[in-house]
Amino acid sequence: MDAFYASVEQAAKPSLRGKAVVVGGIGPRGVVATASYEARVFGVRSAMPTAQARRLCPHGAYLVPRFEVYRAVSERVMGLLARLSPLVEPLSLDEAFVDLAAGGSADTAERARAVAERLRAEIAAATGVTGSVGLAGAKMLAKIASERAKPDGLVLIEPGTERELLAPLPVRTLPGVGPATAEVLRRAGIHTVEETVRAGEAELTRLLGRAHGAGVFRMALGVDDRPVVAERDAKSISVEDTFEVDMTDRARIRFEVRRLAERCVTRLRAAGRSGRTVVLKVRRYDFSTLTRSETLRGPTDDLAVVREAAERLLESVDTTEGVRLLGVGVSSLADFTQEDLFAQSERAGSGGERPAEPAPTEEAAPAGPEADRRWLPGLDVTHERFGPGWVQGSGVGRVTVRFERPEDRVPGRVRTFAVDDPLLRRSGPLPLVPRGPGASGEAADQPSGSSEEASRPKSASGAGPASASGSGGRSSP
DNA sequence: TCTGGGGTCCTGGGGCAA
DNA sequence: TCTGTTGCCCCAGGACCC
Repeated sequence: MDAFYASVEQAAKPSLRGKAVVVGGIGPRGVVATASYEARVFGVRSAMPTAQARRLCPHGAYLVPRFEVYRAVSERVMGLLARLSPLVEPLSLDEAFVDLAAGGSADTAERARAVAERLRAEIAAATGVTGSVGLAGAKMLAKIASERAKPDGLVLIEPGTERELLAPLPVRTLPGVGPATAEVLRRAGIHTVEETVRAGEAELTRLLGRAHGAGVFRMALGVDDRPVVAERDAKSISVEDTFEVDMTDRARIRFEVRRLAERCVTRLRAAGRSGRTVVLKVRRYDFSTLTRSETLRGPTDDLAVVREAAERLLESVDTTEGVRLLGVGVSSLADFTQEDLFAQSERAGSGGERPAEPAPTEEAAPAGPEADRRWLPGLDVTHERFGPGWVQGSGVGRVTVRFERPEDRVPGRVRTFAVDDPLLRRSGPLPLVPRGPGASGEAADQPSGSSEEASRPKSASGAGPASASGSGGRSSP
């Protein structure tokens, strides 16, 4: 689902259709998660610092992500994919592999094409955003096909044409070849897939190491026998935060580590898992990143145990010059806990749960002033007099709201209020596709969760290609 | 005032036990 | 008892992906 988040925003907000829309972190250290095609014309790309995007495209609409909406649309699309085959492998909210052979509905290329076209129509009707599909005999090729299909298209790679198709493509096309590997290959005079094949497995292994070299060589040959795997257990769970200002105050850093440990354990428990290895991640002022980990005697989901381990790990890290990011994670996951009552938590010996440290006051917290947090651009609001709308911007004690609904054909009106206007409040998102009496009874676009959780959103990049799933193309009014 | 967040996988070094 | 080998586990870092 190419430009997925931006496409959903355009579907939800009529005034943004045909306009440059950038979804991502809007703070001083934010990065772009997804840019609409209109924004890409100006050079805006995923993972680019938002500040740079604003310079390239100053007139664009910059919005914070609304994950609950994207998740709801994603679930709807995944539900449609599940009808085609029992083997659906979601890669992210906006991308999945489907093994059509396992579904038995596409035994020939032509039938596969017909199935895919029907799927694309269903995705558009059910979600209001369009989808792209790549059809091929292997995951890597399906992915390449889907990228060529974007936006809003379908590409089939005929069996027998794979090598010919791959040969002239840049090595970066191959899965597993990122900037570092591409640079190693470039220095060896290897730029294309064809040159990768010519280099031979031995040379690639010498350049890239055993596993990686052999893997890249096989991909270059078009040999990709990775199966579509429906169920994948998570191997780790982690949370992290980048701070708007580097932190040096040790008490503040310790406080944030404790807070992150709490969030991590909350997610761990929600997933019904426990973990044995606690990992602390620290990114310093100079962007150098280090991790410290500690393996416990048995898996745990006990907050005190994880928090104390994270704090112990912090003791071994020098933070005097400044910290821009902290993270806490748990790996070596299990489905049971095995508490070591004597060693894991020092609570018992030290008289129970430690009293909460007072929140340090100095330095900038990740959150800014409360009012600005409430009225982040893009968020859904309702005004008692004017109805549903979304925040277009805020500042100097005022918030600007555009009142419109997804089904509107023309942009809605804009009004400005005081940030503390009692008639204005946050609200849940509206469904992208109105559900009339004839609508099927499947999962709704309307998320059930409260949007209040999104008051401190993560920015994440979901601008991935679609191998065999919906894709947010241009949404025309 | 460049560079998010949540993951996976691989490599290599060191400790340790058989 | 000492030494070398092997394999496993732990830890840290890096690359990659969406």
